[in-house]
Amino acid sequence: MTPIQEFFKQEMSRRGDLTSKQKQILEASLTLFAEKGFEKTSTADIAAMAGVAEGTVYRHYKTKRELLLAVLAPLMAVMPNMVAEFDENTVRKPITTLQEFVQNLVRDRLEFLDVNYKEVKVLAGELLFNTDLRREFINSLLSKTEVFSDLTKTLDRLKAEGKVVDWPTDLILQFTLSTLIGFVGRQFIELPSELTKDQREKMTVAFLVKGLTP
Amino acid sequence: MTPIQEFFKQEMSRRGDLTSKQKQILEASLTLFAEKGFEKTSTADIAAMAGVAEGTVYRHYKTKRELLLAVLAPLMAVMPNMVAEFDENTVRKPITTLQEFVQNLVRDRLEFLDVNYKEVKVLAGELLFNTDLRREFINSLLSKTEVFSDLTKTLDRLKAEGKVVDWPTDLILQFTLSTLIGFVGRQFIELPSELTKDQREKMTVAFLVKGLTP
Amino acid sequence: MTPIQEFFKQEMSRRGDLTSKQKQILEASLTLFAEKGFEKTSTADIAAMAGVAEGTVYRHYKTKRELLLAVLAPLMAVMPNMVAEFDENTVRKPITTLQEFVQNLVRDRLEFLDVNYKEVKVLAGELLFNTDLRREFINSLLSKTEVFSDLTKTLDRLKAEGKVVDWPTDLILQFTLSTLIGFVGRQFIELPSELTKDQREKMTVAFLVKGLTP
Amino acid sequence: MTPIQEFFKQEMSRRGDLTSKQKQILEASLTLFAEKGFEKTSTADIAAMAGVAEGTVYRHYKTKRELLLAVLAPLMAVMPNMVAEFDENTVRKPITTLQEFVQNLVRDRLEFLDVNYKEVKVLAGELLFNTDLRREFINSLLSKTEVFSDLTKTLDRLKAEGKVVDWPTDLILQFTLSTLIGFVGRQFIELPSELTKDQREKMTVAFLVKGLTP
DNA sequence: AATGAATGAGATTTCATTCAT
DNA sequence: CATGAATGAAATCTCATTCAT
Repeated sequence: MTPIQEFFKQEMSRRGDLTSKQKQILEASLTLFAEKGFEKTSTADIAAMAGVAEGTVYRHYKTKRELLLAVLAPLMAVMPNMVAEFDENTVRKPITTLQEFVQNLVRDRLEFLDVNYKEVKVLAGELLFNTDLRREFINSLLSKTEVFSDLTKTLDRLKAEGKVVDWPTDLILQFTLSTLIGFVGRQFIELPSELTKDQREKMTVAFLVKGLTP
Repeated sequence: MTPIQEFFKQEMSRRGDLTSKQKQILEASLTLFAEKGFEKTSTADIAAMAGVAEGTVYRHYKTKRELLLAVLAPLMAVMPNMVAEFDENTVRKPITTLQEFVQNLVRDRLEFLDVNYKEVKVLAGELLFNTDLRREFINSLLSKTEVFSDLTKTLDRLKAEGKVVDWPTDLILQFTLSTLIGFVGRQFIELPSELTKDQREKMTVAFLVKGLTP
Repeated sequence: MTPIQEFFKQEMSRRGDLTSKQKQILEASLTLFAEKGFEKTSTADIAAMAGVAEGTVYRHYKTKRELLLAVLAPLMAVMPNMVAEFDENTVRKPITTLQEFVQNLVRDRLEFLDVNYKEVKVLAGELLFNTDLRREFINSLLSKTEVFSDLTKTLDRLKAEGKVVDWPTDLILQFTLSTLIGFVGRQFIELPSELTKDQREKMTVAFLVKGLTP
Repeated sequence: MTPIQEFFKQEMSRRGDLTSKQKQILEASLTLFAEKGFEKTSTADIAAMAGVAEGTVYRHYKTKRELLLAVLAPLMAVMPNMVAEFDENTVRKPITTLQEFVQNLVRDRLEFLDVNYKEVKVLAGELLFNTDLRREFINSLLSKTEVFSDLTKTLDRLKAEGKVVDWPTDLILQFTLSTLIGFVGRQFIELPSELTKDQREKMTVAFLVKGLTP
């Protein structure tokens, strides 16, 4: 399992105390929110899919919005790490080339986005129009990406060695993330392609490596 | 005005026959949909902001959803062009370098996204969960990007001249669009930056040019 | 019409702008609140009795509680006058004896309580447990009973002439009001009596006159 | 302890068999019913304040209404006595003057109303809208006030001696009770006063004595 | 065409009561 | 006995849509 997946698993396991009904409710909520969007999902829908009475939903979550937050909580906790963390320890040898850096990053994050597809979709829909949540999200993101994050350190080292273009770290991350999101987004809208996913992944790495080489 | 802007203006001007009330209604709808999302906007909100009775809204648009489509129509008509069209005629001399190509593309598209920010936001929110609209959008997009579009032709020429990496056109467009969307998205979430917008735009062009050079 | 009734009528007529549906809704609410109490009355009950859709109720009153306040508003506005006002002008000749004073007061107020029985009952039930409303009520009451009210002046004159016991005005009013409320309350609980209402009214006046004579 | 207090204590002590949990439940119910009213108090509130599971409440009382009745039972049993009983034995010498009569009555009943303030408030709220309970209450009241009650006998004696006005007993009691209730009600609504409670009590006695003297 | 009051279907939420543990 | 999760019926409230004026 990749590092980010690992983080997420831990975050989810903090829910170890959830009863089985609660898990069913969260599961159904996630699925329906991802499918139809939060607003168009009724609590009746959720209760039905969870195999639970509607009152039971409200016993566990005071409001529908609270249920949404419960669904998003683990993701909200982990997403900033997606941008900031880059644990070199999980790689056998230290990162010495941009190629290695990008390759590890892409593989790790892509798998995460792929596996947690539903959560990400729900979060995206929410961030689009919910100003408060967006602000909160950005703040936690900023606090994580600060100077001393692993990723910043690795990038700074590579910059110092002339192996990465000397642009601000946040811009480099912006380019990287955009490209990753584009990759996943493309799958989402189910555009056909003459290439396999693996081939596209390789080209994506190549694109990023070239684009970020000085 | 950039070519895409030009298209959009024409598209909008087809509304020339709209009464002023209709324009007010569309304007209010757009603003509110962009602000709170389609589902959370009530027709009462719209009528109030448009300074019109609720019944009047329904006189012009049979349902709320129809109003949404009316708001999105010009964008839906134009967006595929954003991906496919690349009018070399608007440039003094024909495109001979990747640098020129990317620079024109970026300038044109960025300004469009910037100016039509609200429409794009509403469309994004809608595409996220509305499968039908998404399918329709993708289809019109595919039909436009096909072999004979201006952009495809230009890219093919550059590829043939060894000035662009030999990847499928759709992948090149994916990388380009992702990067542009990342640029605009960054403004949307209002992340602070030590660079000016102009500087970021230059680096974005540089990133794309390097990334797409063979 | 007695003075207090007159006030109330005026207060109600400020509602002249109410549509007929609104009046039906208020009427039904008042009746049901008085019959079963506010909490036990459902908005479905109200809509049914008013011959109106449930949504219509909410079109006019944002919440059920707001409807209650609308029902109580004219009474809340008028009640303090019940305690404070004593318009000698409505009596042919000026009040010169305690007997006259009490008699006028009793007749006036009893009729009001009798006619506006439902409103008073609803208000009583609300004041019992609604601390906020109670405080508001008391404040408006205090502000009205202050030194310069007609009633205070009349009482002070009678005190100065040795025609009324020299107790604080508020205590005299307390005794009077209690006795009146007891009179009405007795009717409310439908206790049988060997006397006619007229006889009881006379004795009530006699009791007050004696009790308040120095 | 005054006679009425004594009665009440005995009535309460019939609950001697109650487990401590039951007592907690009754206690919490009483407090909450008095504070927010019966309808606005949820069984969850009660369970929480009693420090007991919600199921436990229902183990002891089949329905919420039964719980209300349990709370009111001792008061319902005693209230008629408040109106009817007047135990001369608790006074050293027999009552010979109206002054003595009223003074004893006032002191006794006022303290009771004061101490059992919560119960009375809950009962009042209930009698206001619950027709059945009201009827039951009145019936038990009538059956007690009948010809041979202590109070009736004492009053008849005083009337015969020309020491009390010759009005029907029930009217005399009405005036007395109203005045007492007004006294307590005034404390309830927390009207400020320039007099001490003792002074007001004295004036209340004086008012009643004068009002009831032939 | 325009209005805005009225509608009713459906959404969210509450809560007395039951029941398996 | 005690618990507290689960229930479901009913309450409050929202809102897209209709319609008489």
